[in-house]
Amino acid sequence: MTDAAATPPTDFVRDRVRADQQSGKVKHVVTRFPPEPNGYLHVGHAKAICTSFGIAAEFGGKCNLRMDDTNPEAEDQEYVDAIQEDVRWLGFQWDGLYYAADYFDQLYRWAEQLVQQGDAYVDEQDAETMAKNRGTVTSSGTASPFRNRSPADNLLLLRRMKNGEFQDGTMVLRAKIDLAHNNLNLRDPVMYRIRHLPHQRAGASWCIYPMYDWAHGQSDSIEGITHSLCTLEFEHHRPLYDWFCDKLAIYKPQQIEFARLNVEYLLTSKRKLLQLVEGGHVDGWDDPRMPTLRGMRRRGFPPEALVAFCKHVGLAKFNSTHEYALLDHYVRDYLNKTSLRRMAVLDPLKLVIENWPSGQVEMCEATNNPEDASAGTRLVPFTGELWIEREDFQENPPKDFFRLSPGREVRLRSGFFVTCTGIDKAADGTITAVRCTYDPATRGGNAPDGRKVKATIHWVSTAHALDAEVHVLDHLFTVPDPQGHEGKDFLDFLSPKSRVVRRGKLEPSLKDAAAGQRFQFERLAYFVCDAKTSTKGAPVFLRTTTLKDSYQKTQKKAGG
RNA sequence: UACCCCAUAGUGUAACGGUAGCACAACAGAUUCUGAUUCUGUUUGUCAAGGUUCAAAUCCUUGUGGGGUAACCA
Repeated sequence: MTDAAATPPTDFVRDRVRADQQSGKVKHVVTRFPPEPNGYLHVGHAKAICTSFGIAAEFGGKCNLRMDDTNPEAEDQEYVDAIQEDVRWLGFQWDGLYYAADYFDQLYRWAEQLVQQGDAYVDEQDAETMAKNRGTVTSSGTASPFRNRSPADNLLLLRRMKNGEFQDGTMVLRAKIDLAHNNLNLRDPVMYRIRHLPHQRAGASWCIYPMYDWAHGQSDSIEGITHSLCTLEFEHHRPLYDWFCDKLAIYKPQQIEFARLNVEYLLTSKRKLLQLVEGGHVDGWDDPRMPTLRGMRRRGFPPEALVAFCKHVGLAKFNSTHEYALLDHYVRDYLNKTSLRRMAVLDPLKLVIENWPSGQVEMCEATNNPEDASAGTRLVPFTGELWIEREDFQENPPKDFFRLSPGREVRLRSGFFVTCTGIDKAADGTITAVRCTYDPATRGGNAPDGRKVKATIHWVSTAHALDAEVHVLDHLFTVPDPQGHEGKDFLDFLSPKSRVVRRGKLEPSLKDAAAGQRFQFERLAYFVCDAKTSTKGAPVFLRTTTLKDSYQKTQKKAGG
């Protein structure tokens, strides 16, 4: 990961930025991240953020955060705040914080300019008629009967629109371009619509609001953006972006489009995420199974891993979908180096050590993080009755199973070697306890005679175990591409196993886990102490991602 | 059906007319007090057909396949 950070990425966008800088066309690179504050940020935004902020940083430039708040119907201050919080969490700091709404005055003056130039007109057709008259992709549109009004009439009407003399939807201001253009965006696009609605930032001063196309390029221009980076679906809007700047004769930034991020199992459609929340399929926007930045944060995803992932994913114009394994790789890579190791038993089976001195408690020293010596060690209480993982014992093991089984010796991590001497069973045949003896000479985990064991398993003293809620989280969907199936809704693929809540037996030190602290429960997975539901002394742990498990993999392949 | 964009191992992504490379995944082995990590090695690729050129993943043409576009959303 460090090498990825040290090696500047290469892609067609950076190539152009570099070329512009070298040719002298651009002196100081300025980019921007322009979210609409009508929802929470998700992984897809993470790529956009890493791209615009990353490029600005690499080229010694600046990057603004701009709220693209031109539609008061959907926007809210809550999102404005959440967006800033999420961008900061990812590790980025904007140079300027701007709002499209702050440009409304300038935008309006420019609109009057276009009207006076004869480049815009007020149209009184209703929305339905206008849509019909726009034509289709294969047929050209027909002109509005209001298209050839005089600039003077249009100007008067526009002022009256602005002054609130007309009802919502009765008229719009349109650019006068070409009703026969192949690019539908240029068939006299709407610039202003009437909405008698207060704006979360501009207050009650406006009743006409600019459309995206009429606001975005000019906002970029005002801020002196040199490279306006956006996703592929805005490609068709670039000619309009350019047209407005040209007609206004103002500075024209360069818009460059790249493919949006797609990752298996993760949805990035605001509409579908909203459906998940409103349908109660998840607990909210910050549900740890959600691909929102808040959800991922709560799940324990390190922002560094997300950034490394985005960096690796790169920029291209090809519509691709990344394997979840790649994201997982960066998450594990970071967590492996940084998270404290702890022992926790999720599916407990009792282990009784028959030759253990009754009542004795040994404090065993355990390494906190083998990848980081500065993390130090801790003491874990060892007694004659322990919890071990049910799947770490098999009465009749297959040849490739080398954990505990009758007659076999294994190491209890950081503790002692134990040898299985027998098992207790309930009437129905289920194993209720495993009996064994321990070798006192193996304290600390090594045999003085040099003998080896094939396996090391984790354990927790029954007398000291912390009983805690553990959420075993998995993909929200049963298939990697829940949205591409004919005749099926993505909700049909909701996984019933995406969250399994269980009571775990955890080593006592976990009682003091801090909210948001990340751990590796050894031999199992990475977990985070849930910042939302944990209370003092009663932590709740969420599974971020599993540890790789090559044994389980071979088992599955063998049809197990 | 019109226009725009795109096409390189399983998945992504480099190579900018001159040896097709990297990451993840997969597989095999070594190491290991986590069947983790780490290390070593292996497999697999230029959508198709023509053309230009000494030389094409790269340039041109055509075809095929994929994506996008017809909100008073962004």
